[in-house]
Formats: sequence, C-alpha cells, structure tokens
Amino acid sequence: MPAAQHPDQTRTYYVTTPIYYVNDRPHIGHCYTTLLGDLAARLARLAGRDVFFLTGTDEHAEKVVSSAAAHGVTPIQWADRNAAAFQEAFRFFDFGFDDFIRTTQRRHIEKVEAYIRRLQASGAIYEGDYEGWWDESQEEYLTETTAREADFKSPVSKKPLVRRRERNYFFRLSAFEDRLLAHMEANPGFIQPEARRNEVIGRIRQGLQDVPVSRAAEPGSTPWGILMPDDPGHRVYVWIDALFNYLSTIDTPERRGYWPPAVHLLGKDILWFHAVIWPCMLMALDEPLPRAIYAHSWWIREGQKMSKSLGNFLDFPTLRGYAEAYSLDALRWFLITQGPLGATDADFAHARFIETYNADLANGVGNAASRVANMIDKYFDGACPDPKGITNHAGHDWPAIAGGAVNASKSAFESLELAAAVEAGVALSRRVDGYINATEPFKIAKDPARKDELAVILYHCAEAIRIAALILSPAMPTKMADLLGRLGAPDLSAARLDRDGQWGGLRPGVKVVKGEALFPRADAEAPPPEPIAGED
RNA sequence: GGCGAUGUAGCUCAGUCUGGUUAGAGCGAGGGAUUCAUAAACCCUAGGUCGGCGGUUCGAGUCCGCCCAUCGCCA
Repeated sequence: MPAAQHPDQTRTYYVTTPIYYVNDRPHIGHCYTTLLGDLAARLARLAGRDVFFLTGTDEHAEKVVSSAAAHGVTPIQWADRNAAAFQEAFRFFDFGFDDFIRTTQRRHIEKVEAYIRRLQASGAIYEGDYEGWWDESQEEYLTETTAREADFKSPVSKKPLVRRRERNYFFRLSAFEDRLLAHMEANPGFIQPEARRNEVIGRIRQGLQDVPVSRAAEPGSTPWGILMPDDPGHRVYVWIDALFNYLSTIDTPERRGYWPPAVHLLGKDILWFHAVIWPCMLMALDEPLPRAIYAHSWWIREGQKMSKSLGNFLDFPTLRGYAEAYSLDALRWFLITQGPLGATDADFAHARFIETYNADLANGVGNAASRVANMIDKYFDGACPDPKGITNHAGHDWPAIAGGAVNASKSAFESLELAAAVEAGVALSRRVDGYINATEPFKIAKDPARKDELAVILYHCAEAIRIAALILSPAMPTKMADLLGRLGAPDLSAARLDRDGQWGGLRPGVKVVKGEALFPRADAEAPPPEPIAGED
C-alpha cells in the first residue's frame, strides 16, 4: 500500500457523524452526535492535528419518495429542503464541519459504484437468494425478530406476513468473522464504550451470516437510489450506500491522507452496522480500519423516553429556546457534560440544566473570572500585574497545577473521554477560587507594602484562568474567546494547547477587562424557555 | 425465548477484577464564617441495612448461589 495511505496518525484527525435520515427533522439526537463531532474536531485542532470533520444526510430511502409525493414535490426537491434544515440547525450550533455529504450527490454515487465493483471482483459480493418475511402492505421485509414480535403479521395492516424469496446480492460477512474478532481483541478501544464492545463481541460469537446488499428495483418505480453495477434490476441497499459515505467523501487525491478515521461517532441504534458490517466491508476493500467506533446512548426528557406518541421530542426550536435564554455555549456545555456518552441514557431535565449551568458556569468559571478581573481592575487599574518571575507562591506551584490540567485534558481527549477533556478547565478554575480564598489578596490589598505579593497572586489567578479558558474553548468557543479577549489573549483560531497552554503566556501590563458577567446566574424558579421556531 | 448488563448518600456516579481501619466524589440541601466576586468562593454537616435472602471466610459493597427490579442487544 502506498505511503500516502499510511498517514502519520498523530498528525491527522478524521472524525465523522452518521449521515442523518433526510426525512427527519433535526432534533436533540442529531444535534448531540454532531456536537460531539464538533467537540472532538475542536479538541483535535487545539492539539495541533490536521482535522477533517464530516457530517451529512442519508437520502436514498424509499420513504423519501413517498414523502416527497405526499408534499407534491420531487424526491430531490424534498431532500434539498430537509437537508437544508439540518444545515441550518448545525450552523446555529456553530458546528465547524469541513464537508456535508449527501448520498444523492454524484461524487458519492460514482464512488459507491466503484466500491461495489471492487467487492464483486474480489468475490466479497456475490449473487444469491434472499428469503424472509415480507409485509405486502408496506412492501418491505421484516427481520426475524420483528416478525416474531409482531406475531408474523404486519405491524401496520395486521395482514399475515408472507414468506418470500428473491434473487439478491450478498456481502460475504461470514468470511470476516475471525479477522474481525481478532481485530477487536487486539484493539480494545475499537468499539467504545466498553459495554457496547462486549455486546458486539457477544453477538459476533454467535456467528455472522452473509447480508443482502441490494433490493430488487420494481419496474417502473421512481429511480431513487444507486443501481447495482451492470444490473439495473437491483438497487444498493440504503444502509450500505450510506456507510460508504465515510470513505467516498475522503476518497480524493487531496483528502486521501485523512483515512482511516480517528473515530466514527454514532448512536447505539446503528452500532451493528458500524461495528461489524462496515469494518468487514473495509477489510474486503483492503482499506485500513477506523481507529475507534464510539456509540453513545440516548437523551430522555424529564425522566421520560421521547416518543412521537408522547409528543415530547426535544426538537430544534426547543434547543434554540435554551440557547437564546442561557447562551449557545451554555447549551453546548450542558449537552457535552451531562449527555449520554456512556452506556446509560441521560436526562434532559430543566432543573438539571439550571443546576449544571449555575454550578459549572455561573458560580464556577464565570465567577472566578469575574473576581480576578475585578481585583486587577481595582488594585492595578486594569493592567495585568507583573509577578517578576515568581511562579510558586504559598505552596501553590502554578506551572505544575496548570500543566496538570492541560495534561488531564490531553489524555482524556486521547482516550475519547470528550467531556472530561473540557471539564479539566472547570477544575482548574476551582483551583483559582481555592487559591484566592487561601491567600486573601483582598486583604493584602489593604497593605501598600505588600503590593508585590498582591501582583504575584493576581497574575497567577489571571494566568490560570487564561489556561482554563483555553481548555474549555472546544466546548464553548464563543464565550471562551470572549473571556480570553478580556485577558488580552489573541483569538483562538490558531491556538495550540501545548504552546498556548504553557505557563507564562499572559503578558504583564496588558489590559484586563472586567466586563459583564460571562454567565449570569440562572433563576431556578423561572419556567423553561419557550421554543423558538425557525424562519422556514 | 437467547445473550449480556445494571441496582452504592435526594440526584449523577466512583469503588467490586487483586475480600480487611470510621464506604467516597461532584451536584443539591442544612448550618457557619467571610467579602475580591454573579447572595458567588470557602469551612462543617448529610448518619446511605452498598436491591433482597442465603453461603464461603477470622473478616464481604468486594467471592459463590438463588430471588426481585430496571435496562441493552438479538442482523
């Protein structure tokens, strides 16, 4: 394999979200996964990596055709409209993705056809017969489990399912079982979190069967989807089509170096496709495997599952309401730090939002920044004091403390603990609070003879806040840019943690601005914010 | 039905693999002291049968068995 396809994996960082089903409207599920992608991308950039962050939409589902017809538009018009809604929501969240792939784009379709041909040529895709439970009313096959749970009747029409057989193309998944298991054994971080890994391994051990990768195209039906090469009677299954997006988007001369992905982020519902079928297809294509596949769990709302029947989905207008009321970065912070990164679901409860906001942001970072800036304003006329080279005071070795926070953030990021990577910043700001309480600069200020000591203390405080802001910036880019600006630090766009996170970056003499409260304290008694609908 | 997990302070969880002083953290709550700060930070307090029952052991949240509850996956 050419050297170009073995990039220095400590240099590049390719992160993906799933591509979202274009019939959906953006809700917390899509926004959360994409926020994690944005966070990982920003953390990677801060670590100095060359980052590529991909999201997009999955558009070739049969139901797109019927939904479009119901709305009196063509499928592509319908897809255009809904894809735009995702892009609008993602722009609102300030997600810095580098590309937005749509599976109806020619660049994707052509690549998928080529991948299928490669798989056919190698024998990994072959023709066979598929037999399964067919729901005539819905014109779809049901899985064995779904069919059994529905008592072998259509869940919709209640008419009995029929056993049906059709010619199909299959992917030889069974042939990769041993290799995949070996890979998972050798790479414990391949599937995360661990509970999900165990789940997948347990299921693989029950044996892998070949999977159909195509469906017969009904003659005369609307052309929608990717046709099997040299066989216009079959279309590539949408989920196979969709999985290829991760490769097709990057499969150009300029972007090839980003492969393989550092991490595929996804929800636990689509773990099997990503953890088993996708890696096996990549093995069949002789492509390097992604370094990690991370499946998060679900948000629930006020203790209840979100469902259509309850009508309690946390949709984009609701999220926008929170962003308007408490700031976008506060919403990002809540979702990142309280979200279902692990194997258990997380609760989006209003009271919990307020608690987190006040504890971490208003009473935490915001208040610490405020008290420091206020004292510098009051005792040094707003000019950053000069510690005159002193870094260790009253038992506080600040370069070590700040360096510890930076390292904690780095290692959390490397092990994909995305929330912990930014929470290290809050921990550092708490050290500043403790230091102020221990040294009581506001008392020292009353004694003019102790001005030098006061300067040392307040410099340490300001410098630690600056580094905390840097660590926090991937989660809260806007607010932390504001905070860093108040400390006379340059903008974040080119910031590097290992360089700018060094102790001593803050220049004595720069103007320190007190400003308005970064995160005004939230009233726990106030009702939840009203949803804000978009312009469309 | 099959496979797997979880159940520890009001909430979210760590600790269980390698059994051993008064079972921990953060948040919330109550009290105190203080004032540089966003009635914030700080200090003290919470007396939780470590889901239940039984077993092994000098000794179990930590090992074994059974039971109860909740949850995940089953292409």
